[in-house]
Amino acid sequence: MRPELAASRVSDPGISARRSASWTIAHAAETGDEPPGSQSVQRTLVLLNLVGVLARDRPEGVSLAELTRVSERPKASVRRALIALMHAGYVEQDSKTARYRLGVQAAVLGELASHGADRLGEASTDSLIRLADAAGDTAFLTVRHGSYAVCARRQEGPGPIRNFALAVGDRHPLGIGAGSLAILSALPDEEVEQVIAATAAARQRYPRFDDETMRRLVRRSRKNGYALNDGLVIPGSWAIGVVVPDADDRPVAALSIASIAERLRGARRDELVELLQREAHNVHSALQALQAHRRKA
Amino acid sequence: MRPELAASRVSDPGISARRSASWTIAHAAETGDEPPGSQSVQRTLVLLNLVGVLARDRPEGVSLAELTRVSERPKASVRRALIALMHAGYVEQDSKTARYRLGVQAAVLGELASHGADRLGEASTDSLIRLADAAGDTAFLTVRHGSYAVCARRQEGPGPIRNFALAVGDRHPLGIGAGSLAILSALPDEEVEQVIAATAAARQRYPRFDDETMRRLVRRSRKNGYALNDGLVIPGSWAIGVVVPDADDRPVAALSIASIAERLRGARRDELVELLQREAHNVHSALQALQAHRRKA
DNA sequence: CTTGGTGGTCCATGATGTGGACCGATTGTC
DNA sequence: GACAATCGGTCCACATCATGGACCACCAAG
Repeated sequence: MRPELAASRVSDPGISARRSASWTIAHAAETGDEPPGSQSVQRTLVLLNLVGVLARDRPEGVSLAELTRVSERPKASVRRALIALMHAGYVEQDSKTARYRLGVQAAVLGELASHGADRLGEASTDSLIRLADAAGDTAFLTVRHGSYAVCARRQEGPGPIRNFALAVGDRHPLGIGAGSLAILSALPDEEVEQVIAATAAARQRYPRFDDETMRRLVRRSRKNGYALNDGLVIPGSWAIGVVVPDADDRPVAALSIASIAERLRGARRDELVELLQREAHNVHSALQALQAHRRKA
Repeated sequence: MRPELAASRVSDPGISARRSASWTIAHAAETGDEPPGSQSVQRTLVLLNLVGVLARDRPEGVSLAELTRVSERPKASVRRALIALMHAGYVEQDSKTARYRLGVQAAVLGELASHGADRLGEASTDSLIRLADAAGDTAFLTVRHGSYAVCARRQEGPGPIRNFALAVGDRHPLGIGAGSLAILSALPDEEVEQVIAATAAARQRYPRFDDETMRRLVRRSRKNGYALNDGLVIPGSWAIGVVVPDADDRPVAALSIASIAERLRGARRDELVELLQREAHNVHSALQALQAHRRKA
């Protein structure tokens, strides 16, 4: 934002800006922060996410008032952004209740995303269903985005216990949550430290995750070969997760199963871990196949 | 960015430039000219669509050069918008090829849209599959957005003929195409005329669709009870479509089947129309059920 | 070496987004 | 009924922000 005049006339070959993370979640985090690209757009996109997440279990939509409250922006600005989003079809407004919810383009974009680029969704669908069925609990696909992990998919299992600690669209710093931790643990030490530094501010909201705890969790996950969330985020809510490397073997996603402590112990845990690893391998293979196809195209 | 707002005492009627401009770019001409909401955001959202559509059958992504060309905007602006989109996770850039494609958030948004508000997607999945299977041709879900119709879903059938005239994300003025025409024909006369007026400019690109033709097509569709696209858009590409009313009986979507002339004649056409009407009814019922559930929530 | 194609960045300029104040409807409550 | 406290929505002076032409580095082909 500030015109850092100290412009580098000098050429700096090689490294292209290796910036990551910053992301202005609801609380307009203090994540150090780097060049946003374009401010008004940034804020509008955050708002779009917000509409999606807040309207998730509320089919009638979200009120303007609520959006202004949680986004912590002036009402006029929120309204203006919503108009733009509606005009483009990403958000629609109920003509009767005046509430806002995701629009046609949001669905279209999703369709394009799963058929197109991010084949992860397509590749993981079957795996998630198998996992949820076999485990009886809820299975998740988590995807990395910078120093954060986003829950991209959720599949309910037939079991009696439902875990609602994580839902589609939720975003936590890498390392918070089973899938998220599985991804973090698969990164090289150097990057792990970068992530820990980058998310320090954001982790204020997760009091039990200080820097040292993060490192301990990473060590444990590497030793075990899977990530365990033993209720540190929300007491009683447990989960296990394993990484899904992409075609270039970079850890970009994770599969996980969430439940309660009693259902993730001993032999059963071992079984589920094996299941997860098998499915992770399946997804990985699918991604590789796609990559190969992509090259010759 | 602290906006210190002081007193605004001075009143001086400074003429604010009333820029007309309806730059919504890229094929997708604008619906006449409404309040833009917010220009930079508008343009960025169009670009997001563009990335999705152009990368649709190109998993490796789209180049910056191509995006600047088709969007008809300065490269710097496109780049800036892309940075914002990447920053928010809606677009990602291949680290090797530097090409752009849809990112994680695009998929997440889709997930939220289909599970959340627009249950249309969810409600129509089975119907589309049944249609494509039974007909052997390609089945589509088209959704209305203002004076336009957007292809929201596409389901391939097992048949030998593939029709590629319509793909997810494509947008045409209401009345152009079978599903699109089905929606238009279900509107009251007054609205039909409004749409015809609003899309006059955009229809320049469809030379065979002058105002009078539009009215003729609407009349024919109403008489028949279904919309027929007999190759007026793309010679040889035929299709039939029927409306899907929402819970309040407003025509918001359409189901359609595309093929070639030979496969949409005589008795077969009647069969398919009946099939379509049955499935349209199914979807309609599903929407009503959801609406009921929504009310008591 | 030149030419034309990429991807990417810079920075003076003013068009553009900003947000506090304000309006009109609906609530709920004494 | 009056009142307060919401709600959704709009206005418009002000200055922050997006704008886009010019420019750089790189690569491949001629």
